[in-house]
Amino acid sequence: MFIRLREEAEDVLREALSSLSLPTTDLGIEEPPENVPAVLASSVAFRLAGERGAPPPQVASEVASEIDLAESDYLEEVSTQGPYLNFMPSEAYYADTLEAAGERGYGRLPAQDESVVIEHTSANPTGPVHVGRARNPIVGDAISRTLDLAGYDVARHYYVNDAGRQIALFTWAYETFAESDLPAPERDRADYDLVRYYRKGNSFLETANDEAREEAEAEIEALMQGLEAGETEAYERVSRVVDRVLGGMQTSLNRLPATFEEFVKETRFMRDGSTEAIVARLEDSSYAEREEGAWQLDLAEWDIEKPFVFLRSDGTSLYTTRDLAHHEWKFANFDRAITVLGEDQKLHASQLEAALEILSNDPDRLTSTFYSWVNLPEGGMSTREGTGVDLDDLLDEATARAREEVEDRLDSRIRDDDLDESDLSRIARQVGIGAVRYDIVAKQPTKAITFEWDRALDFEAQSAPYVQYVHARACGILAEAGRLEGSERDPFAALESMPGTGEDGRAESSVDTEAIDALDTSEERALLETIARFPAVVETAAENLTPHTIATYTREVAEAFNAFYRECPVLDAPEELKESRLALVAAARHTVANALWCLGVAAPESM
RNA sequence: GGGCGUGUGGCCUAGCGGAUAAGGCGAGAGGUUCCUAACCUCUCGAUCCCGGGUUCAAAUCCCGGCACGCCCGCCA
Repeated sequence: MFIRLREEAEDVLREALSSLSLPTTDLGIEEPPENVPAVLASSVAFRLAGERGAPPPQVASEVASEIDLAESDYLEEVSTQGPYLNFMPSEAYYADTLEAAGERGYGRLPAQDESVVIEHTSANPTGPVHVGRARNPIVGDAISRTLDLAGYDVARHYYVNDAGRQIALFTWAYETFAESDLPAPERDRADYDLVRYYRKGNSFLETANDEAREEAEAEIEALMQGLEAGETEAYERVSRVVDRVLGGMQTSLNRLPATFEEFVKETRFMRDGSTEAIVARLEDSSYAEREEGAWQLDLAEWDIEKPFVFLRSDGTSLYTTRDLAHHEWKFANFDRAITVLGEDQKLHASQLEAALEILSNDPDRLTSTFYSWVNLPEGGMSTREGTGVDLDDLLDEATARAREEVEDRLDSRIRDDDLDESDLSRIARQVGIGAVRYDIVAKQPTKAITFEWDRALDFEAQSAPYVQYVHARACGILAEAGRLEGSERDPFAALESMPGTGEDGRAESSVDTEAIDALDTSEERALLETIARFPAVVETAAENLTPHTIATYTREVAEAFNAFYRECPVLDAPEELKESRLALVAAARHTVANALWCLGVAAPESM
């Protein structure tokens, strides 16, 4: 609704300015501050004051009186407040918002007819996923969902490093060391089991004498040569380690949940010959040069000082070389590619982009988006060194603390809905994991996060449970009125449905969306205005790849709902008003549920 | 040393050219015979890192500092 309202405001303003022979290049459309009783405003008058030779407030009223709202459906009135033009919406705006948000799939934008592959996480399969890495799946999954809701055809890929030096080292260590030399695994799972060999291998190479180290290096080197040559035996040796560790890591990621359409292995681009072909094409390019036996690209034209080595002097390819083949493959199969990367990858990403351009690809089809680290107060996290908090531990702790909260609240609970054991587990999981995800996705990815248990697991205030609670309250009211729809009727079939939201199917609500007139309190209007903005919020978040703005929005809806909840009784209202308010509650519920869905946070029907 | 990013009340965070800088945590005071108090209301608290500049208008843009993070490998 808001998107169309904004378009109408732009149209009428542009026409008014044209008829006054004023420039229409910058309309100055903006959202006014809270205390201004308008949904949209313009500050054009400031810019035109010089040209008109009149003070801004006077220009504003001249423009305002030139504006014609006769053709406009959603604009009711234009007024001025000093230099500002303020736009008020019509009854139709509120009525159509109530109707649109009455749909379970409210917020979904028209299909874009554009396929997008989003690569995220892609952590090296060397050991359990730790919290330092957790920002990648959480942000990546939220971006995927947001793009899906915004109408794109989304595929999520995890790019598996099964060809690098670290992996060869890992495989060698796994084949070399005996279990009896290792500490007990932290969990009975493949990633926790095997990471011990990885750590052992690394520490061995750091401390071994020259002779032993050279011997080990030779074995690792031989394995890498085997992979480069596409030998099946080398591939199978590596796969034995990689597949098992990756399987364990997936178990962690699935808890978030972060799932993928495809796990794309690096070796695929060695075995099919495409990496070799890339090397040949790059060698032919005018940017290529040979330096001590290795091949590199001079990227000075792209303001990149460091030459980009794409072939080692021993003839093996590098990660980035294979990634070039990988990206050409993405371009062949999708319209656009998005990659979510840690900030340490920035240089690599710009080199990749330049090299893709040298290979005659359109670099605009690739967008890389970066996030900063999640660090511990005492420093960074590392799989190799075994420092850091495992994602599993964080999720376990989050769920346990959430469970305590639910149990503590059981006694003082007013609502008589008899939560049983399975409800307790469900709520603990939804709230605990939701809180972790929300805490991470709500922040601008450019800002570094210092991980602190108490802050990450605060269930009050600006947190997932605050928003989830609003959803549960709305569901409580709807259930009481017999209007709770079945959640399994998931409109978002493209990506998997949220865990734990499936309840028994109930009849679709039949709310009276025409009784908008009954909703005349400021709280009801403010809630509708907030709900109306949701599609615009999705659009902007998808365009800019900024899911944190959706988190900010969920808080705004939640606050507006709580104000409404406080001032406007629903079930005890007179019949006609009750119907209208039930429609509003359903609209708010869909908005909150779908916004949370974008973030990958569960929307509980009770808690 | 060079490059990229970040600096907002004691702490965390939103805002990133326009109307008195918006919330949370914290501290203090209230609110439940009434749809879930994981809630709400009120009070306290900010030279938006520092110094210049551009603009009618700067937390927001530009330049110069300072602090912190990340990168600068024939690693990924």
